[in-house]
Amino acid sequence: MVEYSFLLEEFTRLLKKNGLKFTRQREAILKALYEHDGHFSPEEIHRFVCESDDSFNVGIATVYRTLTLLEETDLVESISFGKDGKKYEIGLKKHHDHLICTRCGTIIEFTDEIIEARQEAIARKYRFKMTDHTMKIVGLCADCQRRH
Amino acid sequence: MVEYSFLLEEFTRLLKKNGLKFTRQREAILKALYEHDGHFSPEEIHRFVCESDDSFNVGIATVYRTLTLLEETDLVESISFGKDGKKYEIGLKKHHDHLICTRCGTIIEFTDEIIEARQEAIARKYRFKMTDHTMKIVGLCADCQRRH
DNA sequence: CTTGATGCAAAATATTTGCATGCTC
DNA sequence: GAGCATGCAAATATTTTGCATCAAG
Repeated sequence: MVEYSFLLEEFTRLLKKNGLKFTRQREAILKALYEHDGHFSPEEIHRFVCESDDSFNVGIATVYRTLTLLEETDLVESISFGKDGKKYEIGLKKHHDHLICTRCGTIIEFTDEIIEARQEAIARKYRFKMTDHTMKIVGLCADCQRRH
Repeated sequence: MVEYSFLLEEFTRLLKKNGLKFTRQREAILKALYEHDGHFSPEEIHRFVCESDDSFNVGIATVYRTLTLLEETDLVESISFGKDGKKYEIGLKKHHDHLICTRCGTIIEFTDEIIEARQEAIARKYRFKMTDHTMKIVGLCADCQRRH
């Protein structure tokens, strides 16, 4: 995982490049995602930010706007599955895919070199300029199989 | 692609098995998905059904309920990407993954044996009982790269 | 007939937008 | 100071639910 300082630098660089402003709110949202390991809804992220500092009120609209912004710049990625809506996580991790348990919702991250290579080959075949790729394997995790 | 009659048979079998009823609405929704090749929002599917027969009014709530039902039985699958919400398509196709263009929204389906095999190996490794898996490669399609 | 299914409308959620005001740069 | 960003509340959009009624089995 990258250092927070690097992430922050990258963020300010991107903002500057696009004539956008660096604000306390934007930083807080990025930081909340950095500090919490996992996948969260806009609502949850909003709560993180508000809880981290009672005197600091961030509007939910700002969270949505900022997540959209962060996703566009790939600093943050989203995943969605089943009934649950979109969930966000910090990008710039080593690329990884997800195993998702349909019963308990556990998400396990993994990477596989062979799959990565095949994905690139497929994008080439269809003349796609690949900007991202995701893979989800859904099923029952070991625990839930046992408990069942 | 499977025959519609097979799909229908499978559907009635599953309904019976679970003590559920076969209704005109449920059939119409399944049929709409069979007849339209692609990925559609609940709203779009609702429109398909209503347009197919003016005198036949199906509530949007029924569409949501039926899609949930169909997805649970794997007769229908969903995919979601970017700003757009969940989109549904007929399941029971040969399994396939998706290439999605971020500019024009085009979705191309593909399959890759190597990836399929790796997915199974990974599920085994983490002791997951895999029930489904999906892969999305997102980027710019050939046309949009040119137009850009 | 019994029980699940439907349509409708209302409720609950989720997301976006307009606008006056506040903050970066 | 100029102009983007914010919070708020209102407007939309999306999805779920309660309930009287309908219809499949």
